[in-house]
Amino acid sequence: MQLREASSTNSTEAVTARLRELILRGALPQGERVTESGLASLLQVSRTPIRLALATLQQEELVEGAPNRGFRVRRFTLEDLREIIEVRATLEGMAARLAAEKGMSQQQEDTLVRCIDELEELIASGACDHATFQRFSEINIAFHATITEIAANAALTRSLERTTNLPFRSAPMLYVLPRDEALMAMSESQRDHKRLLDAIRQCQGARAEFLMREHALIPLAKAALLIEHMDAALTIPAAADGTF
Amino acid sequence: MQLREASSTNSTEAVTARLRELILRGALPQGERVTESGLASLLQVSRTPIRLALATLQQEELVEGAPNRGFRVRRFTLEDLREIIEVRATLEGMAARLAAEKGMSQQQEDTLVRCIDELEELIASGACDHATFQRFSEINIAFHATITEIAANAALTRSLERTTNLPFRSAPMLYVLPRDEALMAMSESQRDHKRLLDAIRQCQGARAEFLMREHALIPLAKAALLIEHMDAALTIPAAADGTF
DNA sequence: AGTGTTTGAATTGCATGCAATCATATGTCA
DNA sequence: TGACATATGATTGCATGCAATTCAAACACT
Repeated sequence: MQLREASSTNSTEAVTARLRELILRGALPQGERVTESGLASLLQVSRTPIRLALATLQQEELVEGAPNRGFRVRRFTLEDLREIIEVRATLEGMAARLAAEKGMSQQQEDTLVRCIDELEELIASGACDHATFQRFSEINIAFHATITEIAANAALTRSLERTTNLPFRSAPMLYVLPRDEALMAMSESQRDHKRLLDAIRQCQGARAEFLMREHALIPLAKAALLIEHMDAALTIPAAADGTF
Repeated sequence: MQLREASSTNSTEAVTARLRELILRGALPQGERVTESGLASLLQVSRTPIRLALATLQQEELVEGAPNRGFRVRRFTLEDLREIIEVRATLEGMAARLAAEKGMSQQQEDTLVRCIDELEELIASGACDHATFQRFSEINIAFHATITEIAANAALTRSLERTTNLPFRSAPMLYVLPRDEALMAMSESQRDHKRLLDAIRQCQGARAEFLMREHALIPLAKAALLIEHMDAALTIPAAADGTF
């Protein structure tokens, strides 16, 4: 899912996307100090596009910077994740409510149904490997994106996009769980999806809202595991603690 | 209310704040094309800080830019305002709920009470002039900021800040109303404030949430008036607004 | 030894030059 | 006369140089 419009030949956009990926995938350890010249030589461009990109990522809160003192990769605490997930749940709930209130086109309904069917197959297959989780995540994202589309509120869509860029989102949640719990999580998730579709079909705004809120809070319970997982991935001693 | 941390001697920050002000105050007409060199000579700096500032304002959606084709001041339609206000209402509702659920310190409660008392005086005075509206707006903002503080969710605070930067927010709403309607609006607003405080005191999360949601939707009814007012204001050739 | 000061390397912040891109106006041909 | 191609001017995008600031280590001093 592209966040911005079509990727131009533009170097700044490319650098921004590249850096975002590096951070989100954990290639740049949290808390790591990044210098303009360092990134410039890493990505083979001059400091100018780097500078622009860092300003953008600062707005996205993926890096934090102090004036005259450069930037460092943001460190997400457990509390940060909790807060972001809560905001996200509220916004997703709003999307579900709007979707129920405004109603959906036949095509949109078909899309939701298709997502649910495909998830159903996936779960029924009993598979529990990397590819399955990946696929689950993709369909899940598509389902939510469709509801957001039905909600038809551009400001809401933007706000949601802004709370989306977390390191290790969604799919990785499943990796850190034992097999049976992963299967259980997918089943519960799927049950929510069905209820959501039902609520939206019947224009039950409040029900849709609170179903979605709860649904979007699922990651909350596993946030601690995620943090551990992240820290484990960051075995490299991120230059001691805070410094600033 | 400062959006960023303390203003440094930094030129880019200054330019960003300056441009933001120009746009929010309507000195730069909506839809106006802005060139880097134009702004550079206007603000007496080189293109570099302008460039950074525009990138920031683009993230804030105050300007929109196409690659290789520069930027223009964003044009807010009635629909845009409606959508933003709805998102804002949802987020403010969340803040109120969290505030009720988490509870407030004595000092925070005192602040809320003081806001309410001061608003009460203001309304009782029956005054209906520029200064009154200004003061009303200030106290109102303080009231909401305090609730957001009580909610104690940094991600939520950030999301709210991001939906705050609208041209002509809050206070100007009152200017465009006839005297009796303005007084009525302030009274209704005040009644909501009292109920909100009561709900938060009693830890009634759901009640607080929906009271706040409705409360934050008040501007919705007047959005059309706002748009008219904005368009009217833009017939004046901008430079008149003091500044330069 | 501990604290305050100074000096220097590293880095950011800003200005400017140049190439690439886009918009507009001009010219050519059917 | 109209449509297409071309050329020119303006503007953006990027690279680089230089001044200003910061951080850290060495030094002097109490």
